[in-house]
Amino acid sequence: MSEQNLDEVIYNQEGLTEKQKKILEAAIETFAEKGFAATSTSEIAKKAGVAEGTIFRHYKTKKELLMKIVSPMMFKLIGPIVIKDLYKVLDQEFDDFEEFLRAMIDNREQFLKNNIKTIRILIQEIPFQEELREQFIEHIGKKVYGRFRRIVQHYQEKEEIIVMNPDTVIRLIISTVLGYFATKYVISPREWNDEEEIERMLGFLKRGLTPIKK
Amino acid sequence: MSEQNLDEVIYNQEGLTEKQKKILEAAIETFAEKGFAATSTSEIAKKAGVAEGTIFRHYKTKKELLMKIVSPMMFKLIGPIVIKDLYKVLDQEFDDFEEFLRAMIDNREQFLKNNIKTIRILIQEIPFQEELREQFIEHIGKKVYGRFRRIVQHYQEKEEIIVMNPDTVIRLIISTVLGYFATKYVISPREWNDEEEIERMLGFLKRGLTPIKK
Amino acid sequence: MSEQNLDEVIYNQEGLTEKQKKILEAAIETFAEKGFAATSTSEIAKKAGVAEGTIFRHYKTKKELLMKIVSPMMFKLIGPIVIKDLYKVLDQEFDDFEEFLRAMIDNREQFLKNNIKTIRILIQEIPFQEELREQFIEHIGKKVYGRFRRIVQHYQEKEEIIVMNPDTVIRLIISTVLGYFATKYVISPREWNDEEEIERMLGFLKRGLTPIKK
Amino acid sequence: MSEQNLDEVIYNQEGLTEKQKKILEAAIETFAEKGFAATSTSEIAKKAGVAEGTIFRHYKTKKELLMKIVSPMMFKLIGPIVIKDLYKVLDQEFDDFEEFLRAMIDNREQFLKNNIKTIRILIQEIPFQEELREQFIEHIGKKVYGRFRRIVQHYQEKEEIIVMNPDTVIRLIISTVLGYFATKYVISPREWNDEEEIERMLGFLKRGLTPIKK
DNA sequence: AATGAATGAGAGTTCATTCAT
DNA sequence: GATGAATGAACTCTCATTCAT
Repeated sequence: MSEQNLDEVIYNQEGLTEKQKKILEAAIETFAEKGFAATSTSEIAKKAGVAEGTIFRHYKTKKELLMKIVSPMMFKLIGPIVIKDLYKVLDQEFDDFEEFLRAMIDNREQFLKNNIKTIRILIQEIPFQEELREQFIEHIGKKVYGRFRRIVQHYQEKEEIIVMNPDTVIRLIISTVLGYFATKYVISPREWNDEEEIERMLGFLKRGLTPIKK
Repeated sequence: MSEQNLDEVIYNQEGLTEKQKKILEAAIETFAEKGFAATSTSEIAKKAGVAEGTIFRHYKTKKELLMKIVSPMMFKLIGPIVIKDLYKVLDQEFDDFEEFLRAMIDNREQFLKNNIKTIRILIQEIPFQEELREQFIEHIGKKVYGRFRRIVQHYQEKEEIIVMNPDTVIRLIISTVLGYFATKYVISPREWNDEEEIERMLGFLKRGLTPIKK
Repeated sequence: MSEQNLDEVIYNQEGLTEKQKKILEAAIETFAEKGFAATSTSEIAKKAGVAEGTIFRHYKTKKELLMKIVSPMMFKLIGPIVIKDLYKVLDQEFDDFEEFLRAMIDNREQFLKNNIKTIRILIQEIPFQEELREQFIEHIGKKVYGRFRRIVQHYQEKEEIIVMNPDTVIRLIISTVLGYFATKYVISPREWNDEEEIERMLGFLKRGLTPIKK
Repeated sequence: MSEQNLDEVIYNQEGLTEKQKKILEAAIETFAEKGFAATSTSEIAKKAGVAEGTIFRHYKTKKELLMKIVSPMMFKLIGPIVIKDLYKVLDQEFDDFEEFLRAMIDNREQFLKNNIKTIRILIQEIPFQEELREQFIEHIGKKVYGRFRRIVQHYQEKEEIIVMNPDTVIRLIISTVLGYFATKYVISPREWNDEEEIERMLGFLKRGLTPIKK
């Protein structure tokens, strides 16, 4: 598949011993469930089936363990959009804005489903880890934002979407899409017709962003 | 103003000693800054200028202290919408949907500005505190949602907004508004023309939710 | 009745306020149940229905409270034997040794039943409270023992009991009687015919202490 | 000697680190001296020359430490009587009841001397530790009592001791013997001729339990 | 006399981390 | 590389006691 599971990225990478993988697995599990600060290293060791000392042989501190889990996420979180899809868009690979949105949503949803625990940890810890915030601004704030803005401008020029400050457009799109993901994966309502919801959301975005006719 | 500051609700309420108020103030400050689990009671005591034992004289456990801070938020968070504005809307106090949205956004923004730290703690801890999740479902999920749905249906009947599953309509509105708040208060971009942003958001919502003409 | 209830001695004595009585009552209850060291003053206060400070208004320390409860016991524990019964015996009020034992056992059993909790506290704390041990030696070791020895010698002279070191005789009697009380009140066996047990014990003591015929 | 020192049983057993032994030694010492509730873990740590955390690495709680010290006592306390001596008695290894008593007293006295501190802790804590009481009833109340009763019946059949409810006979013997031990080891009188005291006690028991001639 | 808020020392326990094996 | 015993600082919480009211 085109989208790789981040779990692999993190703990199936080469050079990791069996124990290291177990540690990462256990840490992700527990950090996601109880939070970083409320998780003890002895708990991770027990869950991973290794001695307490073994964790510190591979990761100097508990915080380094967190960072090794969460940091690569930053790059992957928005990676594909940035790198691959930008050129697809500019090369007219997508007929229109709606098709681009559809592809992007699908692509990110795969990623999200595969890495939900790690993403949860990332979101929880961003407010408290200076280092993560810096990385976030560096990667999302600069690289992604810049390229996303070019895509929006591309469709504005094609008169498919309204001429409005691209930052605002991006915000409106992201808010709407995150709201969809949050509802689906966090609230997870009992009645949920996914296809319908996607169509409604796309309709809403399309109408909301349609250029105003003179 | 009509909107009261929740800080008052929490720690200026009658029956609290001077020390208790100091404890609450210090706890809110520190929980917001470092997170609940990473905050020690000795730190709170020091910041509040009281003995550590004093905290436990008033709050049996550290968790009870958290709950006493965060729980009333639940009720206030969406209180006004539910109680006051529902009848304003149904009594035609608002001419149209846009005016209703404008009022709601303004009202909640005041509240948010006054209680930003406590809200931050609430959001951070909801994933880890079963009790909070239950209260959230009880208060937001049931009371608020039900009434918000009636408002949406009211405007749908007046043909001001599109006929679509009200739950989806609510989600789209809330996502958009939360995105606005998050950008303004969390990301807080250097360039930000608030009036323009509100107008753009309202325009977007209006267009996105306009009934489709036959 | 001739035998007074020690509870009265302790907390119905004149000059005690209602609150003081409640404190003593609660303290006896709790010390007996959980032990002195494992009982907190706040627990006593709660059970007595008084403020924590009130305890310390009447008793400078927690230990003083213990002493005020347990110390008078020392005097009462063996009081009657010493004072009254000694002269009864020497004045031939009791026809024989068996009748004396019978009277003593009955008398002490009444006392024990009325003051079981306080006695339990006394027994528990004697190993740890120097002061109690001193009092014990002073009152039991010297006064009681001396007089008890005279009684034994009295019956030895009357050739009712064996001529043997009186200390040993006393020890054998006390061991046997305490064994009876302990079985009855601590082990409390389901099947227990009290009259029979008393007769068996008295028969055993009589036979065991009968002078050896030449 | 045949009788092993329980201290060995407790803290010389294999698999214990040097530190663990020190901890047990220090705990026994201090619990015996000040009582369980009045002993702090920091005190034990200091006396044992280990860090406080080390105690909790080996014993989850302070109470578990108590139990690990005191629980094996239950089994050893009356062990030999039950297992070995029962058959010695029934196999006529002892000529008469007096010889049996003599052997039993000697055997238990060795044990008592070797484990006096631990036994003291056991006696002190039995009233407060439900778990200990249950074990006591299970081991002493059921196993020992049953076998002791058979020994008594054995000598009753041989017409060496009086025909009387065996439970009462056992109680009279145990009371007398415990009284001897208590006087010797707890009161420890200055003048004490041990051989004489044993002979007097055995004489007393023998006479007290002699069958009544018709 | 009685209160109960306040204290700070110290309780039992947990923790991330180290290090000899 | 892996272990797990050991650490001691820090944690949450309890305690006996004080004192202003």
